[in-house]
Formats: sequence, structure tokens, C-alpha cells
Amino acid sequence: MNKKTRNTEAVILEAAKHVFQRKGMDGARMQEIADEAGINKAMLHYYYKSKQQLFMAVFKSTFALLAPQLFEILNDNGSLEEKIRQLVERHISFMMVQPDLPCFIFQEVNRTPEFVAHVKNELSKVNMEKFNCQVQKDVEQKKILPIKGEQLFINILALNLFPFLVTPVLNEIINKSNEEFNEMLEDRKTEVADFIIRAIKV
Amino acid sequence: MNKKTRNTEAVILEAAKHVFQRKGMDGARMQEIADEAGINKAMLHYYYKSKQQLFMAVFKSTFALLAPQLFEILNDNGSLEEKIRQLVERHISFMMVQPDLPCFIFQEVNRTPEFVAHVKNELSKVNMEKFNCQVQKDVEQKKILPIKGEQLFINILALNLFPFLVTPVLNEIINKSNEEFNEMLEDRKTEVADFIIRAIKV
DNA sequence: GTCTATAGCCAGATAGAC
DNA sequence: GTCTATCTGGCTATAGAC
Repeated sequence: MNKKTRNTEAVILEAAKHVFQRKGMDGARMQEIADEAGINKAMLHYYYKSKQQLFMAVFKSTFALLAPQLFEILNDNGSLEEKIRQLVERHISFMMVQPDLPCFIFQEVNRTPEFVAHVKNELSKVNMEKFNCQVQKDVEQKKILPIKGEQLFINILALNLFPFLVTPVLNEIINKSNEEFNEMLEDRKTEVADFIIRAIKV
Repeated sequence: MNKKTRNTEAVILEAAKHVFQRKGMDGARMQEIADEAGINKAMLHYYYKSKQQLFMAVFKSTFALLAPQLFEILNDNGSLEEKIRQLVERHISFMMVQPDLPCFIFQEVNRTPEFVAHVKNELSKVNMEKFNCQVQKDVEQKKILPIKGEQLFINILALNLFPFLVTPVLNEIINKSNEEFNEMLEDRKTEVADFIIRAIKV
């Protein structure tokens, strides 16, 4: 059955996402994925030839959720300030629902050249130039203080993503309950935007 | 020989650092560590009972390099502005020599509760209060704009560490050679401090 | 302390019945 | 398409000679 096929395939992918995102490529076990999917180990190989290929499917589908957020920063029209406020709010909201996602992606890309290649390919359409130009123009018109587009871009991403990349350690340092941690993140939706804008405004 | 013992032990630890930092706990192979140390696999078990224990030794000795940097931020005396400038410069310089280090720590802590326990223990002496008080005092005296100590602390860490946590992806986006990437990091030593200070100054 | 050889286990992959 | 049973390889860990 075609419907059944697609259903099982989707169930597997979903289960694989959970396990791979928790344990990483090397730490994950096919058995655990099968258990979480409520099916047999052999089925995993029936639908996705090998562990490698199943992982790649997970990686791609996960990355596909993140990539558009980069495009947004770089290709969106509108004033810099407006853009920054919207993006910070949207990015942090998004990651509060999927907190493991950025960590998963960066971890795997850091050690496997194969994933770098995929990322490279997906991001080939990303164009820093539009953003760089806008920043440069605002600098020339004295709307903002001198800063390179790249540096501003990195700073925006850093302030948005960092807490999600290092949650466990951060928790030990600032010593908060999960609830308080979420409140802190909630605050950041506006705090971070204010912080950035104050840093660049004339 | 006691000297020989300590020497071999140190050689193993050094080799293990390299391999574990590149591959992580699950991805690393004892054989590879032995090769890199130029000795036999059995020796690893002679000196460090198990892979787990060898890894723990690596993790602890690596974390021991990072922890003091947190203390510095939180316990140092001196004005906020002074402190920020010094810290940013020192942290980025440090990580430019050991770029894999923060990524390694955060990756492992993210998935293994055992390491969280170690981190918790090591950071038990870290006290946010002194820093929080200083920030609050500066806010009350209108030296800086209203901000919570925690948020400022997170922002400082984020801007310092982020490029090192996501180097490969960042490289694809901003599309730089290694040399240019290092120049960009070099710039950040002052750029980031300026950025932060502008964001909080009255 | 250092090596070779090997035990023992576990995980990914496949064969084959239904 | 889905299952059970099994193969195979690779990895940690140890036994034992030197």
C-alpha cells in the first residue's frame, strides 16, 4: 500500500529524529529508533538502506527547518531596526519549541565533512551581499555606527542561538528551574533586540 | 620507572585529547588513540582502566582550562567597562589557540548527565551574585542602562564563544578563507567589547 | 611496563518465512 | 510490507608471554 508505505516511512523518520537529536549519529542505536517507532529493526533497513542514509534523511529534514531563518535575515526588506526586532522575536520563539535543533545541527557538522558539503550546497543561495550593502549604506548615512555587515550578522545569530547551544552548562551557572529558564528566554525576545539596536544606533 | 610511567600516561592523555575532541566520546576509537600516542591499545587500559575513564580524564583536564575564564568574569574586581574589554580580548585570544575546546565541552555535556554532574560540582563555587550586584549598582547609579546581570553575562559569553561553536557553518555563510576567518576573529577582540559597551552605556 | 593474541559482546545489516 | 532469526564485523577489554 502506498499510503501505508508513506506512513511507516514517516513514523520512522520522526522516531529517528528524536533519537538522533538526543544521541547524535554515533551514539544512536538502530534498536532504539525501532522501539520508538514501535516497529522492527529490519524495517528501518527496508525503508532506509543503512544507518548513514537514515541519518542523512534526518539531517536534511532538520536543516531544512533552519535554513529559511538565515534567508530571512539576509533577504528580507525593511529597515535594519525593524528587521532585527522581528527576527530576534521570531527566532527565539521558534527555538523555544525546538530547543535541541540548533545544537544537533552544529554538532554533526563540526565533525563530518559530508554534512558540511550538504550545508554548503543548501546555503549556496544565501547571499551576504544584500545585507552587507544595507548595513554599509546605513553606516554611510550615519543612521548607525560603523560596523561590518558580517560582524553584525554574527552578533545577531550569537545572541539568538547561544543559550540553546549551551543550555545544560548555563543552567548550572545561573542556577534556575526550567520555568525560570524559560522566563529568561522569554525576556530575551525583546532584551536582545534592544541590546543590538542600542549597540549600533548613533 | 616512575618517570616513564608519568611520561606514557601523559602521552596517552594528550593523544586522547586530540581524538576525543575531534570525534567525541562515541565516535572515538581506542585504536586511533593508541596510534596517535604511538603505543599499543593494551596500554590504554593499563593506565586508564576503561574508555569511559580515559574520556573522563580528558574531559576534566579540558574543562579545567575553561572554568577559570568564567571565574574571571564573575569574580574580578574593577569597573564593568574595564572588565569587559579585558575579558573579551583574553577569551578570544585563548580560543583562537584552542578553537575546538568549547565545542567539545558543550557537545558532551549536552548528552551525558555524568558530565553535567562534574560541571555542576566544578562550578559550585561560581557565584553570580557579585557580578549581579555590580551590574545592579551601576544601573542604579545610572552608569549603565537597565539590564539584568544574567542577561549581560549571557550576552558576553555568547558574543565571545559563538564563532568557535559554529565555525564550519559560519565559514560557508560568510565564505572566507582560513586566513580571512582569523582576521575576522582578530577584529572581534575589540569589536565585541565596543559592541557590548555601546549597548549598555547611558 | 609493554607487547601479541584473543575473548566476548554488541550493533548494523541480511535472509527468508509469512 | 512486516516479522524472526542470524550473520558478520568491529570494538572494548583482558589474558598472558616477555
